Amino acid sequence: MKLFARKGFYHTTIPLLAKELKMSVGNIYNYFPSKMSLAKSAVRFASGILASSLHRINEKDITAKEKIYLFVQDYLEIIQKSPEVIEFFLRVYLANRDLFEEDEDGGFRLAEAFVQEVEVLLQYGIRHYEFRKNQDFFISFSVLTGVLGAFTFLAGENVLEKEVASYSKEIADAIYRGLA
Amino acid sequence: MKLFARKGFYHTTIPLLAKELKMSVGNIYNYFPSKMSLAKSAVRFASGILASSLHRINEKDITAKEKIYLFVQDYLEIIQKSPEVIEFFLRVYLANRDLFEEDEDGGFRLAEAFVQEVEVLLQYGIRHYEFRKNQDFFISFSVLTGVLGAFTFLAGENVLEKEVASYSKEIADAIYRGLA
Amino acid sequence: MKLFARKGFYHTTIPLLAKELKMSVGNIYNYFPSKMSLAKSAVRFASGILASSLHRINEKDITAKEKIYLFVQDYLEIIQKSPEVIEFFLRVYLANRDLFEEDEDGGFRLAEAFVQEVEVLLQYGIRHYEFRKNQDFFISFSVLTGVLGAFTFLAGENVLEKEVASYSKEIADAIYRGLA
Amino acid sequence: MKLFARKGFYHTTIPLLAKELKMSVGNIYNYFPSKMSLAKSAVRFASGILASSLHRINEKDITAKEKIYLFVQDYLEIIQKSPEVIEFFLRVYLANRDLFEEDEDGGFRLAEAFVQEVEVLLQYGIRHYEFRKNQDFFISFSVLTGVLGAFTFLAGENVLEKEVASYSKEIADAIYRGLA
DNA sequence: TATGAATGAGGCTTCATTCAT
DNA sequence: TATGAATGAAGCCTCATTCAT
Repeated sequence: MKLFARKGFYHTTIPLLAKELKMSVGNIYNYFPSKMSLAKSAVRFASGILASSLHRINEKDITAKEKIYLFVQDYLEIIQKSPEVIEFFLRVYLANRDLFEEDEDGGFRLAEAFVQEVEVLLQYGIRHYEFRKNQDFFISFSVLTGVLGAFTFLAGENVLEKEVASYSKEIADAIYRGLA
Repeated sequence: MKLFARKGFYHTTIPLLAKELKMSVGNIYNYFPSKMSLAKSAVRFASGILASSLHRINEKDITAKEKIYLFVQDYLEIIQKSPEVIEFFLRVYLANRDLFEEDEDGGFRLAEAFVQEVEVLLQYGIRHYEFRKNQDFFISFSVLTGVLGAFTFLAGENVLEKEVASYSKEIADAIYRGLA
Repeated sequence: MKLFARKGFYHTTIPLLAKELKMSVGNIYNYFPSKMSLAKSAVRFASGILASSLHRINEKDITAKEKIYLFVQDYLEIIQKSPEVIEFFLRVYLANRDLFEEDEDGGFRLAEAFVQEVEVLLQYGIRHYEFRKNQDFFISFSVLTGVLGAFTFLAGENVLEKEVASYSKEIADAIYRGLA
Repeated sequence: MKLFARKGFYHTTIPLLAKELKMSVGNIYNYFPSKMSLAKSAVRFASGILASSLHRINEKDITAKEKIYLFVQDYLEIIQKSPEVIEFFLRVYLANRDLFEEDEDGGFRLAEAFVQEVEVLLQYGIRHYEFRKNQDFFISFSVLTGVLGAFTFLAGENVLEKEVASYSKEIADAIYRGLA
């Protein structure tokens, strides 16, 4: 994921990957039938990290607002500790949706688990009268993921002036206002 | 931009481009010295469209809130009429920042005009007591561009249930709350 | 010839030639049916310069030794004043004989005039008991043209310490000893 | 070297080379990073052959005249047995010096070893009062290499009437007289 | 006679994938 | 299960040549 995140899908060659993994080129093919399937595995892994973070939070018995705060915190921690996970996701998966186009309908098969947890969170907030009832799901979804995504992008561009984690409360606030 | 937006930078081959443009491969090179320079021209063009839309709006003597509404409207219109412009921008430029890495400091040289107009808008809103004073610039920036970006992505995925333009007011509302 | 001499046959493109000649690309083709034919014309011209210099000298009623001296003098003058003529000849014609391969037998069709004048000079020297009688023609030919050719090459490499023309007497001496 | 010698640098394509080598195109690039580097390797090899022949001769305790004879003999043998080595050198390296232009000063980096051995030979001859003391180095160099070069050229043109090796004594004689 | 935009074949190089060991 | 040399399709780019004006 580090390589993919840094160099993009096409500039990450199998020989490079092999070197970084201290494996031979051929041996990679003993584990993944193709470069694409390797990338898909990584997408599943990355989206799984986000999904399970949000899943744990969704299970807690706290307000939706607090859930937003916890998730933003988790997310920024990931950005700080393993930026490759998120950057890989943004850069390889989202920016190349067509390559990853799954056989079936227009869903996000590979990121499905995460999308579902977001749905759970949003509905929870609505049910508890914290998020506005009538806001379209896609807009709420865009608020939550868009703000985090754009911020991740800025972090990757190294233009932030403070430490990533320190923006946590303010970001959560802004997202919350966008949903409430 | 249509091809780039649909297939990404690497899958958009020069022969393909040539066919679409009804030009010969060689003749493309009479206008652009390389595939990259062609893409850069397109980035400049796309970012120019957004910048000039926002610029026109920034010049008006209306509230910041109204400016947000107008810009979201413009933006969605672009998404609807020429989705390639925005998708190209997201998919080719933002997702491959390293390829476009400009010689100079970490700025977005190619998209600078747009970024500057966003700054103008945000400061205007703060000066007029419509946007919250203390919110970090990068967060406000993420709110404005992130929500629109994520929504664009959803539109591109064809998962929206209504016509793109019809989301205009609601999106502008959400962004406004994120800034106010 | 300047361009050909400096950049070789392949790196001398027609557009480049057109620019240097202040002509349009198309117009060059009004005078020469192909790049090759243009180069052949230049070869004929260059070899003609050498041939006519030697021809004039051959007509004089002086010793073979003096003829050698005069020719070396002429030759070095050409190298100094229009190095492109000789360098073009060496670099484009001799180094690409196959490209210039003429339809007929293995002769130097394009450089024939010059080769013939050399023959005249050598036979004159033998007839006048100045050059050794039994030395193979090809060896004498190699002495005369080889020494000048190698020297031209060194001149082109800019390794000489004195002005080209100043080597005249010494070179003629060496060639003469090689023939005598 | 055979292909390069026969067709020149530009007409020797990688696919052609691959076929001749019974290798795939791609595999050539496992051994040489570029066509140029492959050619440079060959230049080093070819110049090494000449250099080591002359080096062995230079180490012998014989007269300079005998050294000339031995070297001419060696040289003609190479021309006869592996004409590609010398023709490659003349045709690809010398005729395209600019392509091979090395980073450093105007030296013949790739052919340095050979040039140095020539210097050793010439100085030896001068020290032993066999070669004339005051003849400029560049002229002596031109005599030695020029005569051999021109003769090689003639051999390549297939105009010689006798077997190459049979010219050995006569060529050495002529060179010797040019130096003495 | 002059122009130069347009054409397209062909060359160098990359890299996912295979396979003999 | 591991290795890495070998394969060859495919992409970017160049440039001799054409032709409508």
